[in-house]
Amino acid sequence: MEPRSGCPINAAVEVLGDRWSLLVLRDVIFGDRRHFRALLNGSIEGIASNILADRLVRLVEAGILTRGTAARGQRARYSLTEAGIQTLPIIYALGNWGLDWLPGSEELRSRQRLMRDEGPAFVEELMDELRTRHLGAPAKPHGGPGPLERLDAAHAAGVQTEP
Amino acid sequence: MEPRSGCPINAAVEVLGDRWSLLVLRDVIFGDRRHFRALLNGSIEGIASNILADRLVRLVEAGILTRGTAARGQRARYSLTEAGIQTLPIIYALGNWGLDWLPGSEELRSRQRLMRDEGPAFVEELMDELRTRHLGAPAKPHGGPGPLERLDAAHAAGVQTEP
DNA sequence: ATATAGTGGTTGCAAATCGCAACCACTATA
DNA sequence: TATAGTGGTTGCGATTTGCAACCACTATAT
Repeated sequence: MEPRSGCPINAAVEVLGDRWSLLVLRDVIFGDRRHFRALLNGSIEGIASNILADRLVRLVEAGILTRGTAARGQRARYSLTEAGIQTLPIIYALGNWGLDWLPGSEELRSRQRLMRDEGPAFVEELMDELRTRHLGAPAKPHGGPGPLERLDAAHAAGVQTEP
Repeated sequence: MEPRSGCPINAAVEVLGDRWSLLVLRDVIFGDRRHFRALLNGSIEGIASNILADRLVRLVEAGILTRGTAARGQRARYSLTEAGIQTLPIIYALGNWGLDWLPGSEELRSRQRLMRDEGPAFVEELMDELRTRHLGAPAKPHGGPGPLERLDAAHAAGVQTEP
């Protein structure tokens, strides 16, 4: 498909601007869901299997995911590319906006609030962790739990960050 | 409509996740298009009038725009709310990603590049300018041209920022 | 007063997309 | 040999998209 215009905002909207693509990426990034069934059954919004299949094809075509077929069995494993990892600031901005201006469940809002409270460095830190998980980059040395682990801990505990 | 989940990312996607809403906002923000015809005729992607009408209704319902009817004549003037102004970081993140990972025309890419090169403070500065234009907030004192003026100048000249 | 251009849209309709439900081939395990 | 799990596909009705034409009103020019 040829783009409707040469504007980079439009180009991004043509790839990511629908009701499911960014949610699939959210689940890959924050939920570490790498397989079809994990994305299908784990989707709190209840994505349909044909829609998920279509979005996975599109995201691979767009260079956001890669589809690695494991040797034995037909289990397809999806991984983020660098382009996919760099959608995180978009998802972060969307989440912050939703947190400020739209209703939601406190349980799910806490994760976004923690992420914001950790400051912009957290996004970079999480992107680095995704690079080691999805691209096989060497893990950066750091003490204590990684960013995803901290998010999960906050979510599990329903923690609100103290001022 | 009830949301599909309580996740703030999903909530934002439900409001902004389609192929036109963010482009309308882009034209309001960067093109200062405040009227129906200006948005319709100025759209480089060629939005249809019924789609534009629908999106304007939805954006008003979502609290992103307000529809002010001028006294004489029926010219409807659309203004950003604070929630609308705060979609700028989303659009900024999308544009940066499109700039890095998708093709586009050099002419339209220059604007996004300038915006990024000015650093994160530029987004805040532009949001302040939008507050004076759309919300009637008092203008902040500053020497030299405002952010929108600088963007337009860069666009007109096809300028690339020097290192 | 009458015509012309511009405003903010609405209406019809065909094509594409969405999304529910059922189904399928294959693999791994019991 | 059955059962569960994998990664999907197929059918099909409902919804959304988007092109084109049209409409009522206002402002301006003749």
